Parts: sequence; structure tokens; C-alpha cells
Amino acid sequence: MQKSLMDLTNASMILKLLGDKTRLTMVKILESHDCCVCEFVEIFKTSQPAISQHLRKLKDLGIVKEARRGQWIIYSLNKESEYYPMVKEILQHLPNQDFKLQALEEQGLRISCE
Amino acid sequence: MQKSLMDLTNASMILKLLGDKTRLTMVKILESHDCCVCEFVEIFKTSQPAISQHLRKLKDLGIVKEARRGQWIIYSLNKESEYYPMVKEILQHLPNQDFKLQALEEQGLRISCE
DNA sequence: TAAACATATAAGCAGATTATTATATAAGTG
DNA sequence: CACTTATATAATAATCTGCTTATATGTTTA
Repeated sequence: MQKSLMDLTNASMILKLLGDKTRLTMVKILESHDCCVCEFVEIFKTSQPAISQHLRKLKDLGIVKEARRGQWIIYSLNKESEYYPMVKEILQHLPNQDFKLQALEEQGLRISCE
Repeated sequence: MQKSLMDLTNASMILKLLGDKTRLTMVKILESHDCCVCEFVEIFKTSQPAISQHLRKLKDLGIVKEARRGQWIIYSLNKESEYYPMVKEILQHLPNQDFKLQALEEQGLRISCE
């Protein structure tokens, strides 16, 4: 069972990054659905800059990537990241968060980004 | 492939705990060998209180456990922890750190705790 | 092109984190 | 029992983190 090995410096950086409940939840959500910033703002009931800053950190280490679509910027998991294998395994220990996006949909708030 | 599920609050706490290079290395070392505090002090070239404090945090969340043996306190991974399954998987992505203990042995510093 | 919307960046602050120094506790030894 | 060794705890200082407010950038639309 050989797994992709990463050095301890990088590994601890990634774990610290995921060691924040907001960011960890973001990444878990992105595991099943791409999302734009405004959706995260709704989900986490926090300010847009706070969300942007979390996403920036995730992007800086290559965990997520962004793609502009009109005025929205859609974030997704970067499955090409050298860290993705470990991240994916971690996510498998976490409960699905789809209900959070479903709640948005019921409020009609998800449509805004489609 | 159902894994042990943990809630996001606890998961982020564990990841934050492991998101420190010293602690992550400690846990990786403990994966293959029990260790006492004085060995960690040698390995990390840092102060004894700093090591004690890292171990305290790991112990507080149940990642490691301690056992007194004479004047030494031997730390080991707590495999009964509800978090152990995830921790174990994370460790599998990290390079073996046995060489650190071997270096101690060559200096005759490991014997002190045996 | 001005206004509205979505997002990013910058600056500043409060709370958390980690290391250090000093001291306390506990066990072993002469 | 004094002394040494191993470890823990407390207090403190320096650094880091994450949030807020304010503002800038970029896109769409009237």
C-alpha cells in the first residue's frame, strides 16, 4: 500500500490549512460540487472578505483552483495537486455536507450562480 | 469503503493539531517506536518544556498516551482513539522517520531511556 | 458609460499559538 | 535525606491567524 509521499514540512502546512473548520468544510463541499464565493458566504454566514481569504489560502497551496464564469468565480478541488491523494483520504472521514447546498437551493440562493 | 466518520469540529481540531511540523513528526515517529520525552528533546533540538507542551496537546486530544517507567515517561500512539483511523491514514503519506531514532542510537542517546 | 453585482486586497486589531525562562513535582541514587 | 535526572507547569513575550472595515478590481446590465 504505497501512498504518494510528501515531506513533513509540506504535509504539516496542508494539515494546518485543513485544520480550520471553515476551510475543511469548504473542501468537503467542493469534493462533490463546485461552488462560487457567494454560495460560501451564504453557507457560512460570514463576511465575503473572510471567505475570499480562506479560498486564497487554499488556492495558494494548490488545494483548490478557480475559474471565472461571467461575474462569478467558481472554485473547485484541484485533483492534479500533489496533495490531492492525502486530502481525498481525509475527506472520506468526514460526513457529507450536501445538505448545506440543498438548503441554499431551497432558499433559491443557489440559482444565482448558475 | 466506509470510514469512521467524525464531525467537522473534531476533525478540524485534529488536523490543526497535526498541522505543526514538530507534532506531526512526533506522531510519525511514534507510529513505529514508543519514545520518551528526552529522546524528542534530542531529536528536535529544542527545549524540554516545548516538547512537553506539544505532547500535552497530543495527549489532551487522545492521540497519544503516556506510561511512566521509572523516572521516564514513555509516549505511544493511542490506537484506541476514535481519531486513530484517520491519523493512521495521514501518516501513511509521510516518509518514515526511523533514521532520526537511529541517529540517536549512534550517539548512544537512546540507551538512556531503555 | 454609469450603476449594480461579485470578488479581491489592504490595513488593523483581537485572540490564539509557540517558544522561552523559571520553577515545581516526582523518581532514582549515593 | 541531599542530589541528580526526567518531566510538567506557569508566566510571559513574540509571532501568527482570522475577522472586520474600507476600498479596489472586474463584469454585467440598463
